[in-house]
Amino acid sequence: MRSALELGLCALLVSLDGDVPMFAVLDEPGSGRPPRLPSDRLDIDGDETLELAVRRQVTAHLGIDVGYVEQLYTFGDRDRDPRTAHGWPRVVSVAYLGLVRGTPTLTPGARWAPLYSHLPWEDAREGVSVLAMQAHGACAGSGLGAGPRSRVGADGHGLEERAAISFPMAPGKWDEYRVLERYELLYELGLAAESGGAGDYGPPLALDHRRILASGLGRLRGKLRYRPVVFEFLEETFTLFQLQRVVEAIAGVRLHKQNFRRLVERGGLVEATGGVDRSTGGRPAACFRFRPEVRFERQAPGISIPRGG
Amino acid sequence: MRSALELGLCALLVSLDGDVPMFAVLDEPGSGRPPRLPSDRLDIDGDETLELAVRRQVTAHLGIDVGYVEQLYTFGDRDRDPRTAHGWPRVVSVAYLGLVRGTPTLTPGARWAPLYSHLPWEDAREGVSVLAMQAHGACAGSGLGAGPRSRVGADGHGLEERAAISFPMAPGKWDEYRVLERYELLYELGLAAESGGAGDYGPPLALDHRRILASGLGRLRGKLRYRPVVFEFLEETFTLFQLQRVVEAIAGVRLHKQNFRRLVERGGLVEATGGVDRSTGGRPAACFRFRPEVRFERQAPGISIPRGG
DNA sequence: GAAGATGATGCTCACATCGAGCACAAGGGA
DNA sequence: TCCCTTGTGCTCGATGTGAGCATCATCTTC
Repeated sequence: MRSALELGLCALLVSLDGDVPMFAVLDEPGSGRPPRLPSDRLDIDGDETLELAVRRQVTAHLGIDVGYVEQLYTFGDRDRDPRTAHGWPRVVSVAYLGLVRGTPTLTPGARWAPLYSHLPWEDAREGVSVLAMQAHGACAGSGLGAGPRSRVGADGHGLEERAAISFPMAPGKWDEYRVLERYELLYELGLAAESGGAGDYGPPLALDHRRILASGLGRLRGKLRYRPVVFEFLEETFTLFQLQRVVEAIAGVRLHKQNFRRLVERGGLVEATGGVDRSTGGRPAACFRFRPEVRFERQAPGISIPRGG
Repeated sequence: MRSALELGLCALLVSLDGDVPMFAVLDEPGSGRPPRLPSDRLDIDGDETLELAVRRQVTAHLGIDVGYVEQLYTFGDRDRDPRTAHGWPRVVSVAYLGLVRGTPTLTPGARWAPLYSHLPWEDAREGVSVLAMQAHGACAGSGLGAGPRSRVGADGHGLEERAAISFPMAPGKWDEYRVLERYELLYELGLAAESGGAGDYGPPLALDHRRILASGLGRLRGKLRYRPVVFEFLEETFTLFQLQRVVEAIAGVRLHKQNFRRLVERGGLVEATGGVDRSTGGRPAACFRFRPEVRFERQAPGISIPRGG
């Protein structure tokens, strides 16, 4: 019997509800299965490009159009779908990241889920989470350290050493970009629900979709630095503090208000509209809009992240 | 008739011959076709993961083993292989980047080709090349500027504006990371041989393989910053100037010797072996070796690139 | 053996960037 | 009015970066 191959496309759509990052999932009520990312097969004849295929599928599955889209990663492990071992075709999936403004209503069966509920250790806005501390400890205490019994990761590091980088104990050492590394470490340690973990490291998603979620969050955080992606989440005009809240939500880190302000203004990313927003509580805030021209003036028109609250 | 799908894997193997970056190509002598990157189908039953599939293929096609491997991008446009329009299966290719130390002998039919011969404008070690200047000029003079007739890229920019970022005229503004952007700009302008160009912008490769080459070079340059990938190209021990030559070769830019030295030593990336190399001509150079432990000490154990010669 | 060439190495200086904090401005509510 | 809240401007020191001068240790040449 000749095995079959299928090319899947998988969409991670991220949006923002206030300062809560969300992503679109599909439920299968009553099945007891975890939620999954919207995904479907490539239409070999119809879909001109992979990106267009994703856009088509998003419209079909969720009933919305998506603006910014970029390719994330292609997942093709033979055992990524357990059914493949039982005669199902092997599914290679190309994952895409898309950004959506606001949280528009989705087709029934689909909903926006809070992103950090599935990656709870990634939200370090109120300080590096207890979970992250536990993860560090679980590593060191797992007896899987640098000794001869230790399992060794792709880089040839012991788990304990990898934990020291991924889940640093020293305050201020938290690296918000190592999202995928952290998830994979938890997975290998058997702490993630997908790998048999009973600990409270967040509810699982179907198949390897939580890995895709981690990839996407890492990519998005990295992208902040050198592309003006934040504005995909914001309205036409906004206050600098709203902008800051969005960056903080994505980066999962608190920022220093005055420095953030300095950075954004110096970079020429935004220009004042002249209007003010009185709904802030204290002194009215000046309104700004994004300046598309920055892209021709600066090499990295993103928001490099000034640490500290 | 139901159309068929094929999953291809494509390997971009980069190595270094002295200070000349090379990559592995396969020739089809007598066919008149341009050289191509080693690529092959996924073995649906045999290949456990995509990465292992690439390793298997590299061994089969080139007769060598490869150390560092990472996924680059997945190419799936319907028209990427012109044969698809004539009944051939649609081929979606996952491209991988691999790094090889030295230039080991390859299987007959394969050879190492100088990377910059196919992307000549990317080697700015002797100053930003005349080609890059021409490219800038070709854009501005193409009548495809910001006017109503202008074609518009993915970001919504006119070609002229994109040229200003990709091929900057101001000295010191050259951004060595925008490799892919530059190639795509030349492609869209019809200057690349693949898009009908007669200008001397380097010989083409098969299909979209030059795009893959550009992706890979861009990724490699980016990776230098935050991962110690340079050492994949170096012997066990080396002098700091040899290290610098390797970084320069990849980045395509000349560096300031003393600052490079300061950076590498301060970063703790290397440690002195105590030995010296007398073959340099002048004062003997101290020999160094890579310190694998940096990965646990520094967040970004790479070589950020200090400009200027 | 001395002079000069060549490349390695150490150091300084000006300047930009960044983290952190003080102080004040401009509004609202008690 | 006082006080609380948020926005905004500015300063200061620590650190990083681009650029250049000076010296050192070897080889080559005269």
